[in-house]
Amino acid sequence: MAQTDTVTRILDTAEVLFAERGFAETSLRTITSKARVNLAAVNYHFGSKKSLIQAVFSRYLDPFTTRFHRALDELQARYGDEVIPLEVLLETMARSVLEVPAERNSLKVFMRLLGLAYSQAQGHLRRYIQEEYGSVFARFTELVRQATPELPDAERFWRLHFMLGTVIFTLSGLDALRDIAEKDYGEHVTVRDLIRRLRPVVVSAMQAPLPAPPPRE
Amino acid sequence: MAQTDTVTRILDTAEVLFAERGFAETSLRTITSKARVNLAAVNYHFGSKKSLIQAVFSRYLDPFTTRFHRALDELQARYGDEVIPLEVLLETMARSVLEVPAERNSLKVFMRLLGLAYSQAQGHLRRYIQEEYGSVFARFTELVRQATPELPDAERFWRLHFMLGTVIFTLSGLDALRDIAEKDYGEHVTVRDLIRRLRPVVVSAMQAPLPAPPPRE
DNA sequence: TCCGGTTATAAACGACTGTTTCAAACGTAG
DNA sequence: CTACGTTTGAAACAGTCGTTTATAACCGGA
Repeated sequence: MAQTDTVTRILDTAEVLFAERGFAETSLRTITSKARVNLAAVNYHFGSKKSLIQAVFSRYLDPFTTRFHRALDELQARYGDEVIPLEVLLETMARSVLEVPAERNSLKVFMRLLGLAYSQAQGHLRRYIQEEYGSVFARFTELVRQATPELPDAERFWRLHFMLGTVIFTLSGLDALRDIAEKDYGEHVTVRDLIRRLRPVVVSAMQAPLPAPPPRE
Repeated sequence: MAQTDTVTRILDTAEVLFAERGFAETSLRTITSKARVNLAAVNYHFGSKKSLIQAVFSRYLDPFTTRFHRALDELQARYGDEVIPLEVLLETMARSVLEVPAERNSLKVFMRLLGLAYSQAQGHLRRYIQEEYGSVFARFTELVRQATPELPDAERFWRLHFMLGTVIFTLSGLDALRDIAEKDYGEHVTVRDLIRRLRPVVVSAMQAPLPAPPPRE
């Protein structure tokens, strides 16, 4: 079937180019010519550039949320009524992320896309992701809440986003950082390597002492 | 003098629009019409859009690096040959960042710009910032090295970038996050508030235990 | 007052953007 | 084999983009 081939060739090419240059900087002509596909094919199969962008995201996020939900199911079955420790939760999330590239392209592309989704103001994208995948995140944060009962709700909210920032920022800007690190420390860094380094940092950050109360004025 | 007025009006308008939408998504026509300035004025005064972007950055980064260098001078004078504690270094950097909006527009814009500089691939910007302001960062990292002698160099490098990610990511995406936080916890969050919350997190993260050695293969 | 260099303006340039059109090719069910 | 819905193809559309050009306005010094 030629149709499916065209569709996946567009998606395969688009995700790489989007990850490399961003959405606005990647034209449909660049995508279609690199994918050796007619220009009109994008609008025919996806309707618009916006929809193409969302389709690129779905192809990563759908497998991820499926896996993540399943992993949380197993975790809750295993722990029953007991509280799942924070380290286990974080570990599970990390593993779910790492498993995505098994069926999709590369973890690097996945992370770059997530980074773009946050940094690019692109209102429609944030809304789309929030609506489509907000429930997994809600489920995860609830489990984190049970694992860190000593944290005030607001504090936990912010710390989770701090850590989200750490991971997405680092992994999505990895290429640039890797160049520097390689030059200065002669060490070639893999993504798995970085995740190994991230683990203790994230755990310590989540368990940091509470901040001093705001100064009275 | 009408010239300077035009120049600053372009810069004032451009920095806000860039921070809101990104560089590619902000056209010169949008900038000039909002600034009530002729379209050709940008190319006349700045030469090109690229140069305008760099000029916007300089107007924030120049005051920041000046202040930061001066603050580090004072710190080294005060501590003499003694090692400056990590908390003090981080505190000093935070204060230098916070002081910038005193002479420029808003901290929010500053942070958004930094976030864009990282996330947008825009090769020329990263190169420009690295060349122009790399020395302050090098000075700071050397002081951090002395403050954390137990950390392997590579580990410290990565952790510093982790924390950079945390701060820039959080503060540059603040508007979106603030909306959620306000809705869920009814708490209006200021930037100073966030920095207060960030402090213990960053310190704990930098002092986290070393990661497990990479698995043998 | 007239000059000369700096700044402002309007208009146009060519290149590129996402999208649409419509005819040609295709693949399959009858 | 024919007819029909799906998919491709080349071309054009209507805009927008950054940049350039040529002309006009400005303004302090001679």
